[in-house]
Amino acid sequence: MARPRTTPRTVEHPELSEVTLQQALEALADPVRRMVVCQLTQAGGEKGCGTFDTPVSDSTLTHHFNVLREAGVIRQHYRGTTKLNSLRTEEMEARFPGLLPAVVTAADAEA
Amino acid sequence: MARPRTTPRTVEHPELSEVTLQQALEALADPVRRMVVCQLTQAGGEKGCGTFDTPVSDSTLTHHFNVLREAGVIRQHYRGTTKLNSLRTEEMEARFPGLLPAVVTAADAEA
DNA sequence: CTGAAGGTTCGATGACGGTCGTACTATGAA
DNA sequence: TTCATAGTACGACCGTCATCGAACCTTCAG
Repeated sequence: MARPRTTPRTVEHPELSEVTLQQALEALADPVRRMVVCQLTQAGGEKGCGTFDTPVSDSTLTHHFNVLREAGVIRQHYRGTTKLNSLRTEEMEARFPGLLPAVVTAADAEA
Repeated sequence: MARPRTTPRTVEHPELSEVTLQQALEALADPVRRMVVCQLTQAGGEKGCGTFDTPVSDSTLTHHFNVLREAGVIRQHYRGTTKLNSLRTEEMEARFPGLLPAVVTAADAEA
């Protein structure tokens, strides 16, 4: 009944129609962010921020998640203290047909 | 008969197998370079360096052509004083399937 | 030979972005 | 209430890159 002491944590997501190709390509042009995308693809669903294998610090990783979210690549929401991430696969496909699959395929092939 | 006073101008091109996804994405992530790629797609063949419509200076444009060439996106060769550019479409498709078409399609759709 | 057109090279500059550590907030468990 | 966990915000640092102008090189036409 009681309102929480503070507002629940929410996350802003852009409409894919508002996202530019420039944003999408810049987002995907960073190796750490591609790691995130690939691991998310492999997971096949949601994945907590802390469960990614990357070579950077937590605060840097937060930055990368923000970039990916603002580029429309991922969706984020809280569950308790955990922040869950998932790919906006269908929306990305509608906005930039073939782009995400091409990048993920090439990235996987390289690794 | 006489040998030219100086060696003819040649241009070095990487094998696509030596090009990384990182290079390709960085090359395509710049708006001026995407203009070049799109205008080259529209031309459907070769196009002289001076015939591109971009907002930057000649020397900057030279830089962008170098980046695109080293990323395996374009091929360049001289004819007289003119340098001709063409897309390495098939090779790019073999190395990064779907990537170039996806970017060009999205770029054209945005414009 | 001379001039002009087409590109390149070089150095400087300025902006942007990835990185980190530290301090902080929010949530849930004890 | 207290503590631990998960992640964020902020500021600083630093390297990289897009950009330019000026000087230069190469080729072809007179």
